Amino acid sequence: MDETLLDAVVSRRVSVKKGEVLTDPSMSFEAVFSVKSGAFKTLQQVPGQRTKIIGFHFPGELVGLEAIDARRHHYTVEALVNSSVCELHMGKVGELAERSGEFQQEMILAMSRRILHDQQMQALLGVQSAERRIAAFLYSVATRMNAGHGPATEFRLPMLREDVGNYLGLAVETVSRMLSQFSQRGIASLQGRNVTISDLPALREMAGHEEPPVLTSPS
Amino acid sequence: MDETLLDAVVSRRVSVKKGEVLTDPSMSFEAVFSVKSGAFKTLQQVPGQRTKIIGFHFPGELVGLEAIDARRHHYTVEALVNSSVCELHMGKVGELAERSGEFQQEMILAMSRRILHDQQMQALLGVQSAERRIAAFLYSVATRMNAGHGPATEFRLPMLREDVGNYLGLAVETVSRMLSQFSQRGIASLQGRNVTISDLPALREMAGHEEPPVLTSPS
DNA sequence: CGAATTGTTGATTCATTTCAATGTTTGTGG
DNA sequence: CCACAAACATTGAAATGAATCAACAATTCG
Repeated sequence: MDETLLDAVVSRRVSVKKGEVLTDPSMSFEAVFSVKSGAFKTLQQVPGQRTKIIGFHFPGELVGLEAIDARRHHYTVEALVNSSVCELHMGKVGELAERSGEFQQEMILAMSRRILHDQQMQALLGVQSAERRIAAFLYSVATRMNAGHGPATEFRLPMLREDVGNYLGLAVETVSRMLSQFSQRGIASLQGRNVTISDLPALREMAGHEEPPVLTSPS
Repeated sequence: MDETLLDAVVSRRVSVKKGEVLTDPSMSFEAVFSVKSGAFKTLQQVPGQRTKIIGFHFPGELVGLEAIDARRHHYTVEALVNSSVCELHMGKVGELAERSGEFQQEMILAMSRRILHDQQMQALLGVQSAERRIAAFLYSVATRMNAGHGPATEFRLPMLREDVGNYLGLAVETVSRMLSQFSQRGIASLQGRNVTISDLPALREMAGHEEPPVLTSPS
């Protein structure tokens, strides 16, 4: 879905081990990355302040789009598990205009999708209750882990509880308690980082999503 | 800043009165809008749920970028005060590739800036304390109202307290109390919607921003 | 296997929401 | 331009949800 014409400018596939950094503000900006496998987190590191997680990235998603304009990376992007990415070289300043129209169009469409996605995440973060924030987060991860095939019902959370709390603006303990509660209520069982979503409609409901159209075969 | 080559495809200037709707999901997608004056809010309206505000837009900012990919509007955008916008026609499906390289490049750069901005907003929303969320919000509005000239110290808030609370995931009363507190502490006086920021460094500090480089003239 | 990291749970404190009442602004028509 | 009503904003008191502090359990990784 994110992999049409953009693949034409892909130079090489790079593997990034858990804990390794893909970009940080001290690195020169050369390329945008397309996640092929694994998962990443984006961190905002301000000296003298607690590091803030501002996003997670799954296969099919592009990382570093915010760096194109200023041609410098604003954030640190770190692999949560062993992962791989492809580089999309952006060339020198001004060279963008010389790329093929198709390439640029693909880029614009991908960025439009990303802006939609970011706005949805803002909707998620701007919600009052911890329960809803966590439900929406779980639902979002379930969906994104499963590139395009609807929400996965069984998967492994690539990030720590602490990361989830940091991202959502909640204490780790709150995340833990809510997840336990989801287990007890039969919505999703969590054993360590292994997630099994047992009541997807309930989770979706809590997350505040509309029911997806019911695909009933005509009688 | 957002007004270089993009202005070439601007067709007409439209004025939108307070409370009027610029886009909503039932309208066909034709164009992206560049805010020229005034202010807007973006709403996510899900039937049977409280309307969620997911963003505000000020002069120089582009509205509707998330609609380019699916070629449909996902949100309702409403004017908070009497405003004006310019339309940037996006043409038919696929026509994007035929636009000039410069146009497309401008578009990509503008979208990159927007993605950076949205990520900063996510950092804002993913913060624990109400105080910090409101401080960061105020600082953001002060900056964006004053297109490019640094944060304004005197301006009129275009949105309701309720809108602020809705956006930040806080009760209206909390917003009100915090703002009163900022007044008492001599950080910013608020009389109705009129804001005067009296201690900008303190506000920036609370908002969790780094000090901007001090511009001392060489001695 | 064992140490270190990560995760859970309980008790308490504190911040924020909620409910309720009152004050203030804004916009309208006389 | 003033008076008025409606919309919006503030404040207080009580209830609640989430943070913090602290101890312990489970998982991960070398």
